[in-house]
Amino acid sequence: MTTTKVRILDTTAELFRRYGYTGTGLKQVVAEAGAPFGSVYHFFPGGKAQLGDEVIRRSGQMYLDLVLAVLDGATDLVAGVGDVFRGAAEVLRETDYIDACPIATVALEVASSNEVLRVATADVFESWTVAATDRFERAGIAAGPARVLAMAVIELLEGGFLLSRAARTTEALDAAGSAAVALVRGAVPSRRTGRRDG
Amino acid sequence: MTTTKVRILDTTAELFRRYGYTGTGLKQVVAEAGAPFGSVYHFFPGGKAQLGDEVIRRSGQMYLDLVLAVLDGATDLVAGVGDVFRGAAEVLRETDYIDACPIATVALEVASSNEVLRVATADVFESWTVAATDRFERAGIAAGPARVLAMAVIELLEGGFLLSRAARTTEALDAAGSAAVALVRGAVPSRRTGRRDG
DNA sequence: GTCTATACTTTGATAGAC
DNA sequence: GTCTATCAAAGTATAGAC
Repeated sequence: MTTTKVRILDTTAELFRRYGYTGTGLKQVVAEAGAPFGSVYHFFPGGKAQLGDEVIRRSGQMYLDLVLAVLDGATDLVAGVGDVFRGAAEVLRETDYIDACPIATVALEVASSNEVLRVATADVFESWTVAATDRFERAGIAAGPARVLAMAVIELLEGGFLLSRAARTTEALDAAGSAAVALVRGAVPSRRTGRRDG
Repeated sequence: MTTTKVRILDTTAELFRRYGYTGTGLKQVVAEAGAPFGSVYHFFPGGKAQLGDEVIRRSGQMYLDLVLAVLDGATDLVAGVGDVFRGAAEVLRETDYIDACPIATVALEVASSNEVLRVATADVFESWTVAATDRFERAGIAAGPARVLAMAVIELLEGGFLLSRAARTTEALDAAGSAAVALVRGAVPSRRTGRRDG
């Protein structure tokens, strides 16, 4: 059974992906969630800002879990990175170019206008960076380069989402994927020699 | 002398960067531009959508000119790409993390809600891709790989802007720059042998 | 706790004086 | 062409009945 609060959170997350933070109205949220208007302020006394904060952190965690499941399900790291980008492109196509990064639109909107929400998006991106860095280190990449590589891969995914949603083609996401795979392949030490680029 | 129309365009472009499309009000535009409210509909009979369309295309062209000037001012392509990312990071820092990509926020906001503006952003990204592809081809990279590389570099820049604005640190943009330089260096044929990775 | 009605502000847009 | 007054609709938020 889904509670009213969860329904509001899920609906808001979906509307944020489509229309962003300022583009999503609370009246629209309760209408699509099938909840009375007062429920928003009952569950989120801080109003839209509190709802936004919870949605950002929740969506960020859920997306991280999803990506890590794909990554860890592959035979090796390089294949896993390729799977992530291929999967992202497939979802994007199937959802009419809506389901991309759950927080990117909001992150850009609030970066220079709402400090609380900016910190929420920064925390999410940092959690993604830390998780990816951990996977790269486990594959034998040194800590420093692993973090740089983690950021680059996340940035390629985000940039790929941006260009692909604008063009309504997955070409850009495919290009991002091949670049990400090339970067990771070049950083992972060879199984035989223990050196890079074996 | 700046005309009222140009003042409205410039002001709107700046507000778009900070607050996005839905977050920017027309009343706010005329207030900051020092123009009467009616001027908006005098110069842009199509209202906010027409103003947005012109701002997106104009900002996209101006940013392309800026980046190409940096790129073409370097001794070689690899150095030029590094300069672009370093320059972007410097501007971002100096403008309190506001002046990043002039259209990314708007592009994500309108991707699933306004078809006219989505096409405008897609046209801008395509013009950037074509221009970068041209520079990469001139450096000796084959057409196909050059376009993939062009997209990857643009995506790294966009992703770097996103993460850096959220974190208010240029670490992510620096990481994007080093990844972009690595990708381009690996694709440009060596001057001596004519082969890659010389 | 659930739900409705409403207050107040701001939005994009228009009409019309000058 | 410039500028002001105003409209209808949508925004967030609150008060209060049940």
